[in-house]
Amino acid sequence: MSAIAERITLEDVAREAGVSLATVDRVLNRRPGVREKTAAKVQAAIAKLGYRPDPAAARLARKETFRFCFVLPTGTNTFMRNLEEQVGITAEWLAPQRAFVDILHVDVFDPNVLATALERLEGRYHGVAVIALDHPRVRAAIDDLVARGSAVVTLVSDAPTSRRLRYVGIDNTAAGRTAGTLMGRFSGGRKGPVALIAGSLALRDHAERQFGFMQVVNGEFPNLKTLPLREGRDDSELTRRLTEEILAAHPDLVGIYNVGAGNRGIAAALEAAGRERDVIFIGHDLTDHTRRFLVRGVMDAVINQDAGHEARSAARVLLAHCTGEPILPEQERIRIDIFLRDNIP
Amino acid sequence: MSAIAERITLEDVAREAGVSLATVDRVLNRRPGVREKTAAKVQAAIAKLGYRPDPAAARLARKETFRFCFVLPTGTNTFMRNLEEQVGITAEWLAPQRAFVDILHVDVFDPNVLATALERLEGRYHGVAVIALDHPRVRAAIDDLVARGSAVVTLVSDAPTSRRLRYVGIDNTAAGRTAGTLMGRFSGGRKGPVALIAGSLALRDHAERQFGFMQVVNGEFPNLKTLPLREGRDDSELTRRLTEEILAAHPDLVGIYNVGAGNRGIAAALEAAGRERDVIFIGHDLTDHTRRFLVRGVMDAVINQDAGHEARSAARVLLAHCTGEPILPEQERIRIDIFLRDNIP
DNA sequence: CTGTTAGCGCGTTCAG
DNA sequence: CTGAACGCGCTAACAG
Repeated sequence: MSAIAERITLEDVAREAGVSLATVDRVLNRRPGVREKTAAKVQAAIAKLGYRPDPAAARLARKETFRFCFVLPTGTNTFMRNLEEQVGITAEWLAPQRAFVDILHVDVFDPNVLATALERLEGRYHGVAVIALDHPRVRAAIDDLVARGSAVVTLVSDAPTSRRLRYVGIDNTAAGRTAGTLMGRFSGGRKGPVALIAGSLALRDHAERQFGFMQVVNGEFPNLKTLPLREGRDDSELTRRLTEEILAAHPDLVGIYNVGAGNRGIAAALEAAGRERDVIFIGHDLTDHTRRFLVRGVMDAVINQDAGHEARSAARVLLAHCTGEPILPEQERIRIDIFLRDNIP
Repeated sequence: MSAIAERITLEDVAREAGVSLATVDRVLNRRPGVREKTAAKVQAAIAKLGYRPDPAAARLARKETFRFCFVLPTGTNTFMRNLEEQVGITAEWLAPQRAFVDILHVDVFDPNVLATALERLEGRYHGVAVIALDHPRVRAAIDDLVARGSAVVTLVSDAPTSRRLRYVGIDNTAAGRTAGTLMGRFSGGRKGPVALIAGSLALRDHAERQFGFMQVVNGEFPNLKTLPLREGRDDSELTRRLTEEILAAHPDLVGIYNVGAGNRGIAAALEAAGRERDVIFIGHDLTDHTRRFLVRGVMDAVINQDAGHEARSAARVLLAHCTGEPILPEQERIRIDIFLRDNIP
């Protein structure tokens, strides 16, 4: 049908511009040592021929390798384990692109430990992806890394005022609002209290989710009253005890929104009390557990962020920064997934 | 930290196995002309060294180019226009991989026209992606294409009993169930009828969505009664008129589920009647229109399939088939997205 | 049946 | 400041 578009190569551009391959390469990669005039000629030739570099060839020829470090929490909740697995898969994808990743485990709940760990990374990596804590010391450590030439992306949890290249994760306020809307609409006008459990409000993502949830529920669903938030430290055992207390204190409880991890504990408490059908239970992160809870009807909705997407996106952003390639912002936007019993993947 | 994993090349494998590059290449690409015993030696070496081929180098060296054809509907509803745009973007991504795509416009509502169009493609393309119609003639045309050596994937709408390589799209029954659950839960026990509008039940995806929806609503929400389905031919003008009729006939209407396109018509009729707050409106496909309807509160939920993902996935599946590379099934699964006002991307 | 060799398009020396 | 030449890992012709 249409004529096959013959590939335009650097050589074509060089011929068109009347210069050599190396010169074209220099202007293309913004390397120094080219006169303005020749650079302009080359640019013109590139534009005229519509030259598009062949990434495959570039990767093959490139000698330089890149080193990335993913800083992940020591904790072992299911989402983080999944994320780590996805980072591993991403690493395999990166190897042919001459990029290699290390994984560093750190107690992300402690800003000093995290900051110290980041400081130790200085000068050792081209790129760092970190589950951030929004704390002055951590911010400073990120800024230092950037100042020393590392690219830094925040992953899952942001430090917005730092000099990180980009945040790879969901909009947690919107996620909280989404949970709030689902809670409100699922309640169907039923009057009563709604409980919130979070890991820790020191975590920016948890605080934002709570904020978004309250905004919607308190603003638009007057039949619901949010109970004071309890902190479950993302620990199943603790969330189970908290849930037991809440259930005992509020026989008319309409719903529970779990902002963080520890869904297993909540489910256990609900089932032990025989109120799993009665209480709307919305939480985060699709795991083997939450999947089962959805199917059994214990959970009513799960808000999810795709760990695989996040790991790949962080890697792509870092790599693109290193090679100077552009990114497709649309592809890097992490979506807020809603899963019901019916659309579990 | 860890030693950089040196890349293992074909040459390493050849040395380990005591053969030449070409021989390794032959067993790797399952080309004929190698004795069982040497093949086994090579396999052993590959396994021992953990060799992983470098796709970049392979693409660079490969002479062969591939031609794909995307068969899309002539109709111009927003989803299809978006899909076409995404196919265009995918084409740019394919060019460096030496694959080139043509787009063919066909009236997909007419099985004979579609089948004839497919028949004309025989022998001209390495791969074909088609919005299928589940009809004997279409099935036969697909099977013929496959018999003549083309790889065929069905896109968005499947022909399950054909010999297509794969279906790239969502599980429409599950999508209908998802809509049903949302409708039921959003209704909050309110008693009354629910209307269904589809493009045409001759389209397999529409029929399946309807089935899933009815399954859930009739089975689990006794407060709701589904009205007989009306066909709106995916046309806004027609769906508007149908909606007007439905609204007039059912002052106690609880909700409308639009299985196909034409959301604009329904929204217009709801707003004209001043019942947009009152009637739960759930439809498919996030577009500029439905996005606005969500924000305005006219629509309550939109079920979406990511057109960009579908286009890329179809391309990846076809290309992988041509080059003999494996695919990651997990990455090719098209998700059923739920969008509320709060999580619009 | 198996080995040798010439590129694919680009990055990267090293000479001019 | 610019150009020539080599090699990345692999495929595909051609010899043997």
